[in-house]
Amino acid sequence: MSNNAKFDREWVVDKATQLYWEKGFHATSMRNLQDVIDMRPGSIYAAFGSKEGLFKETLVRYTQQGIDKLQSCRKQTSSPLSALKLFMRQVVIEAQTQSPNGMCMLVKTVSELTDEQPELLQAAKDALKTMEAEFEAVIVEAQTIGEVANHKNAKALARHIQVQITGLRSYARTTDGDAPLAQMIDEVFEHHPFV
Amino acid sequence: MSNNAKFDREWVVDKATQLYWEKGFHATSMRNLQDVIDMRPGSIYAAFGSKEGLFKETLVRYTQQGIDKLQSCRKQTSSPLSALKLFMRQVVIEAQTQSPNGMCMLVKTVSELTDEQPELLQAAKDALKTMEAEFEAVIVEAQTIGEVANHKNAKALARHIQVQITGLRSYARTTDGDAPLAQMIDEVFEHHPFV
DNA sequence: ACCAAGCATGAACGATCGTTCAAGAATTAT
DNA sequence: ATAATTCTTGAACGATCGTTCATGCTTGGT
Repeated sequence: MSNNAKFDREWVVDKATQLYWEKGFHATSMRNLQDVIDMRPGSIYAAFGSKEGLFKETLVRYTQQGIDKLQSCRKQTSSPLSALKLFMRQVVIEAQTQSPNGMCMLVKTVSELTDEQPELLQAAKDALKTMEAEFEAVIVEAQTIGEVANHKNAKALARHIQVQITGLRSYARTTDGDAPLAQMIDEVFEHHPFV
Repeated sequence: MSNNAKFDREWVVDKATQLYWEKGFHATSMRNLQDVIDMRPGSIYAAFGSKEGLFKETLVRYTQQGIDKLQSCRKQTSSPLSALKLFMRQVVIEAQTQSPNGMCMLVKTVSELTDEQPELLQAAKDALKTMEAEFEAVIVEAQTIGEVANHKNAKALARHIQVQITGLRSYARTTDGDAPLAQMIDEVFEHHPFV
């Protein structure tokens, strides 16, 4: 491990993700990034092209980690709905203290950016659609084992989950731990449209 | 109306609100603001102290306008729940096309800022609590006229409304008009915990 | 051992950032 | 009419922004 080995792209993107996630696109400066990923400007631009290029790569990585996390939840239980609830607990409750920012990085990005960064904005929107499709797949699974009625619209339920997660994560961030998050998550599954 | 009349503070804060709301705190530069509010730096700093000072004043104004909007909805119908639904339609659906940004400015602010702007962050959180209290007051009204059962927890219902609005506004922004927002709003009121 | 190719370096660039302040114009008080 | 006060102006400041590129080091092939 010499002083000048080729940089570890995964590690770098990971660190960049954490910083971008915490501070957002605009408030994160290239000098901030240089510090946390321990690279000089020339190397960063050779590898990622621009501040936007690096950000885009963090969005991809963040999304893949989200998918992995959901799959990990899915493998911990035979109940697809329990997996969904476990996932919600992780991103809504645990993420408040263990993540760079309690909010979903994709939602934060869609919230922050305007048409001045059209590619990044679209990339974040697409990634959110991807996550919603993952939810839908889990819900379809729940239908095949009879955990959710077959006549329910899986797409609509996935959309519902997406809205609830987004709403709850934002709410958690505004209330500094005062909200009964676990109970609020339970209520999502106790009532229509799931039962 | 001479060239040098004292500036119209309300008009100025209004314009600043629109710009901050659209672009966020960090992406809005003082020069952007100078252009839209037609004031020179010296005047702005004499009147508002700093970029943060002006932003804080826009938060206050934005919140008051939100309260006014809810009261306006309340006066258009004898049903408190219908008023709430009308308010939701306005901020979730109409705001997508008619506002500087479909998201709630307060949520956007809480999402964007970190502890580097503690006062602004807290101000936005406080304003969201204020809005939630307004929702609660409407729900209590609904209980007094028997539109909502008395044994329901008005605070919990207000919290629920807050989460739904936040989730739906974010979702609307990510989907570019593809989501059945009106139907999703209806569902909030058709199912538990309101019925 | 040497060369060629690939990679990292960091000083420097022009642009823009938030902010200040000396100076002048407009208004109010006398 | 004049003085005192209030408000506006915009050039300028140091700091920082995203980005570039000439230079030198490291690595793999022979």
